[in-house]
Amino acid sequence: MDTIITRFPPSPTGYLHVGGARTALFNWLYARHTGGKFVLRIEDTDVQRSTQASADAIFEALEWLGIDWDDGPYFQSRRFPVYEEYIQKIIDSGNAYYCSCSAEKLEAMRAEAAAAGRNPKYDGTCRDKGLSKGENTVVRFKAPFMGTTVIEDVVKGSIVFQNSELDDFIIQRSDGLPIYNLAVVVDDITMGINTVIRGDDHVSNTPKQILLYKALGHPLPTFGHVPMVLGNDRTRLSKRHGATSVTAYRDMGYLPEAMINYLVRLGWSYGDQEFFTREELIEKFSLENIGKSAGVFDMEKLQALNGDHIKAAPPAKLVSSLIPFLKAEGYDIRDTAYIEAVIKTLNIRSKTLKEMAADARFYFEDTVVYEEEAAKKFLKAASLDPLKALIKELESLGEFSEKALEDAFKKVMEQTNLKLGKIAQPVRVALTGKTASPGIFEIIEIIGRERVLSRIRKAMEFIERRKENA
RNA sequence: GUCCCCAUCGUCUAGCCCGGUCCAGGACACCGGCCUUUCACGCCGGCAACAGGGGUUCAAAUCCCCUUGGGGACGCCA
Repeated sequence: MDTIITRFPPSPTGYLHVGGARTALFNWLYARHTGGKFVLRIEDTDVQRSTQASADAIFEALEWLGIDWDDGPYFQSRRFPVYEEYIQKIIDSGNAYYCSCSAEKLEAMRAEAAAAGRNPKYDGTCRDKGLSKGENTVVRFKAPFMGTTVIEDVVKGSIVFQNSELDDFIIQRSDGLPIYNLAVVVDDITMGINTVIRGDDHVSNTPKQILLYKALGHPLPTFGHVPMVLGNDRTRLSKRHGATSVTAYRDMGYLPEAMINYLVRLGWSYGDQEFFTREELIEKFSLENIGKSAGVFDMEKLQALNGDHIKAAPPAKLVSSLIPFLKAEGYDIRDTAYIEAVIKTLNIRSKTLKEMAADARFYFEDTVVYEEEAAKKFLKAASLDPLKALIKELESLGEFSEKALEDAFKKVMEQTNLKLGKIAQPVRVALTGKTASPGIFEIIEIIGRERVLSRIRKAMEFIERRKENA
């Protein structure tokens, strides 16, 4: 079998959105799975709307996702002579002609067709005029009137189009620039692309492209049209459904592994398996298991999966990913061993890195702000004695290990005749300001003796003050 | 409007190609319970779907047709 060569051809008119990322992923995965090649191509023939900033944003997003390319990035804007050459070939072989119909005339034709309920088609005015290149001429492809054009689609099966539905579409604009369908075919041919996996919004372009391949005498690539990604209202995903930019998810604290896992699973399946590492995805991905129906982008499931990937990642490997979020919260991020210890206590309860950083506040800020409810419930006079007893124990405790701390708490329990919960909760509030946190012993061990003692004393002062004011 | 595609729990999906093992399985979310120093994790249990109608067949989620619903494409955009 020939080497599989796939490609991802975004147009640089904005950021990389999740639908595009999924298409890129499918192509990349298929190339990696088969040991083939993955080509990146920037489709910027629309000079008006294309920007370098968008291209850079797309590269950045792909890199974050861990999608690397073997060839490119190619820019169509630097390949105009190639298109020119191929357009000439098509004209020379009698498969295309110059047309001088004005844009206004075409617009009028479309309006008329729409009013009559017909599919708008070019009427072929210039088809047999034998015009030569002129000031305002475009080049049109000579499409067949009869017969059918069939897409043998690896995900959807055979799709049949009546050629009578097609018209003489433009392949070169009056300014000499190529039209999308032409540029795509020429690029895919010259770049050796033999597998085209793309969104199914492209199926109606495909018969035109097939005709172009035939006119050029080139064998067809394998086509696979994957269903769209929809928003929660089942319409095409767009900004009004929330974040659609891949990098927005990075900034919200999602892991690239979770993102690709989620995106690939949306529209592809491997039995009942939900969690995949990057390596598993490469190993198990196949075109056959791509589904036929459109899927709704579900943030909640993405978030759950992100939680799973956070849990599965070795804490040490999460340190560098978490640091930007810690920094954003304004914490001191110099001690990576400390951060790793913090992650060990937070990873099972965080759905995103952003959430983890927010929940890590008490590890980095010595001024504890008590949540009102928490203070009301646990920082009261009855807590004074156990806290006092605990301070005594902690002051004399040799090492702050989990085991030693547990013993210290047991002693306090005996002295005060209280259950652990009665002691642990006030301490938790004293240390974190909240009633929910990682295990009390691990927190104490990480925060360290001095800071723990000072926070407990502050809590006692707080209780005294409240008593006076009461 | 024309053409094309799609149709299993609220959502992602397995099963469909090669009908019986499916009074339909998993996951997310949700609701109970267990564990427990809190929260979470984990574990156990629950809720919840074959769009509708016709065929074919001893038998249909699975095959065929129609209807309905949804999506996409109809540019000198990509």
